Amino acid sequence: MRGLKTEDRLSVDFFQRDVLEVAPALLGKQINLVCSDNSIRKFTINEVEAYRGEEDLACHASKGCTDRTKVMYRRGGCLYIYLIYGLYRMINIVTGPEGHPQAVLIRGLEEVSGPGRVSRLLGITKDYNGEELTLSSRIWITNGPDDVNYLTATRVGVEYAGEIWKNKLWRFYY
DNA sequence: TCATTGATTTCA
DNA sequence: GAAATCAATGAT
Repeated sequence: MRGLKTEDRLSVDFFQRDVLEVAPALLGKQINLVCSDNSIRKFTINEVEAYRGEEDLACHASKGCTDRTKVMYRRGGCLYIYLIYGLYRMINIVTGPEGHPQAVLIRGLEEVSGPGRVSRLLGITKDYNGEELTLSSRIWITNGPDDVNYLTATRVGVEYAGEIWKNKLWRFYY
């Protein structure tokens, strides 16, 4: 019997929606990563955060389009990778249409908790910055086996962003 | 060119 | 509670 098409790579249509739609929709989806030995490993996303537009003071794009943030202004579907605290690389998935800076931070997988540990486990470095998940031959996203019920919470580490933005329930997890 | 600052993790 | 550690950003 033919099952659900769980192995299909997510396409541009999925990522071009608003970040507040895409972020919870990514829960339960799987990151497919080609390792150095050519095998494909799958990691299931279970915690994410949404960063949305120049007006969101917690979003790096609140500083405008700079060398660092320009990838967030691209069409949804590519990666935004940056170094934080000189130690950890954060993995973000750009969403929305071109010119609308948004991204989803991958905070946790079923295999590991914490955004810094996620990138360490996956071996993601800055040369993945701008990588197109819809085209890449080394990393892409596929549907998980099930839809997921999720909870929301405030984002982590954004106390500086002011009352309005630090209190947004833009963290999604299960 | 110089100083400040983090979407964090880890250890005490 | 505090250290580790550095590129981007903004001020000088």
